[in-house]
Amino acid sequence: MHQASDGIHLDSSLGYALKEASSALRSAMEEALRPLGMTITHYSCLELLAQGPGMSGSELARGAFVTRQSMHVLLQTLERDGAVERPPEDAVGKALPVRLTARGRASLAAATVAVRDVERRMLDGLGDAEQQRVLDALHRMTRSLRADAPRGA
Amino acid sequence: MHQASDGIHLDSSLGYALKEASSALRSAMEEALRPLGMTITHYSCLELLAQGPGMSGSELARGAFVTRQSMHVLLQTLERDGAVERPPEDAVGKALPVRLTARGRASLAAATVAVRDVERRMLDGLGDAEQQRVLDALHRMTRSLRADAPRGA
DNA sequence: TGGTGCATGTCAGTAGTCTGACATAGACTC
DNA sequence: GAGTCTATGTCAGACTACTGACATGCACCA
Repeated sequence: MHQASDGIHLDSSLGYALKEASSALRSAMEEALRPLGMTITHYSCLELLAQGPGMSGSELARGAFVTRQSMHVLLQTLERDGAVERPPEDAVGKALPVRLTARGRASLAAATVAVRDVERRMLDGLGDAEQQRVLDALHRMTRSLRADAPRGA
Repeated sequence: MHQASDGIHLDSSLGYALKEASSALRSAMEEALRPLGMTITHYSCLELLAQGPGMSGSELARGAFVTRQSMHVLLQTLERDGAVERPPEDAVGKALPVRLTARGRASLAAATVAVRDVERRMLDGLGDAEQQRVLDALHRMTRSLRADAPRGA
């Protein structure tokens, strides 16, 4: 019913389009990562660690857009599975740096293959200049939204 | 620690920027709707019903980017609170059209005030032409991502 | 020296969403 | 007419992420 209602006014809303694209990206990534038994936050954490070794749990949480409590439980799982390690003697103040293990790097490498394909598909119809413009616009939007809401995550 | 690690390579990834902007929008909307005791999906459902009266639960789920199971439990709450109604005699096949009540419309009106402000803030630094370009780009990205993954939700 | 503020790590409880499964209604085919 | 496919509604269980709360460590300042 109401096939026409799929696109009336909402399709002209940038906020709705943003949520739509984000949802499509999330679905595609979940689908790509599921065969590997990995969630998006799981993957994001490994990717962040590859680019910034020694990041703390709170930093990883901010980078993956979850709370530090959520990242905490994820890190427990990753540590149990031997993908990351955080030796207590490395502690800097209260922060405890996290590092990838060989196993974690292998896990990330496998996931990267699947994820790269999703991102390639997403960018399929966009030229380089357009990608840059959209990137800039998204950054400005993010900054404006956070200006009035300085949340920790 | 590692303040520099906040922006190395990931800031040049459109996928990451998309997730970042979406996360910022979600946070801002949650913050705006919380005083009203309303979640984003809650609001989305009401907004969809205002624009397309008589939508089915499955249609609402697709429009709000959740599963029809999630929308089902939400509709139970909304119906219990008297925000929506779906008289069994209106059933078209198995689909059961949902409609806003006066109470639901009032609830939506209050939420709209808060949400409009968030969207205004988000678009603050973007010109009209740029908004249109970004909107088009997001739609193309969404379509490309779904091309290979025709999921129901 | 003590106090204030802020960030981090951690524990506990809650809430929203998801996957899996089943039954039903309509459309289409043979 | 029977069979198949698709869409919808619904129930049940599991999971992920969240909010709230507390303790610790460091920086700053009076």
